[in-house]
Amino acid sequence: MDFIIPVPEAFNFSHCVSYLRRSPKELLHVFEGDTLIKVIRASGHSVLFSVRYLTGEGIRVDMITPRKTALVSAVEKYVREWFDLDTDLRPFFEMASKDKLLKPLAAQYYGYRIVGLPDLFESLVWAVIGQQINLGFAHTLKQRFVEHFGERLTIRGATYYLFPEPGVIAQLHPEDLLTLQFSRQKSRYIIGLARAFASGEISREKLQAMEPGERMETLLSIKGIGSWTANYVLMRTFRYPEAFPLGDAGLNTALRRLLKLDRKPTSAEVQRIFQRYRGWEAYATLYFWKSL
DNA sequence: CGCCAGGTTAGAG
DNA sequence: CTCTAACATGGC
Repeated sequence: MDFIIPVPEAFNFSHCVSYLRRSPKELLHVFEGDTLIKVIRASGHSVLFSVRYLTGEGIRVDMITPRKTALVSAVEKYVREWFDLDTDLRPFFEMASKDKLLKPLAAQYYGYRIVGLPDLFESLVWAVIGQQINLGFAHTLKQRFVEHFGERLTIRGATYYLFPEPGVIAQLHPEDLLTLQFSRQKSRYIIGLARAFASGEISREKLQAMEPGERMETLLSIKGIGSWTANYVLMRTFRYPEAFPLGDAGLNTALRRLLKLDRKPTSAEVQRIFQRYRGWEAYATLYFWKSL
């Protein structure tokens, strides 16, 4: 059972996939050659599917198991969000082609899009894990977290993981995560997040229904979620093109190199540069990250 | 050993 | 409101 999702203008599957290949520690999807395989939860099922790119046609999705027609729309919706298929990036590239800093990046990585994180709990936890540590270590922590607490499926001899459920993490004590080398602070934040999701206090659906201002306020009211994390999540989960993780270490490093500074740029300098990307800050950030 | 890494918080001024 | 120490640990 398979179907094809047409892709929009200014879309490059390979560039998006290279992002998904950036860590060998990633357990939440698997590559078999050029085919990408993943499990998601939909309507109470663990749904295993694969995607690959067919030149001139689009993204081909194969339902592996269960092969139920009723689950097709959930998988299609997931893939659309995952690969950012519903954003018209033509205005961004038009703007980037006239910008000294972005032009070479936009040309080299044309069609690269923000790989989404449709699951809000996963998105928040991943952002918290990534706070203040290098990305390699962040991937190590996530790997341990998923291995220890995520649901595991074995199909035809291969193992696939789901991101841990809030209900499972909500029952942990900080010590359980300290053992995995999470800091006490991260442990508290993550368990707190899990409890808020498990109790229903926070959910993607609730935040989705809010006005942008209230959504931002709600995110910032959560312990462990500051401005950087809130913007990261608005970028990857809620797809705000104007989300802007100001202060991001990677963005600072990228700008430092591109501007040939002998120090990291100040927050004021970054803000001044980004004035010209107004409305597209998330994508400008994405391309600066890509330059690393 | 020192400093930085996809920061946030609580407390002081 | 702004500034700062503390938080923990890997990697260079």
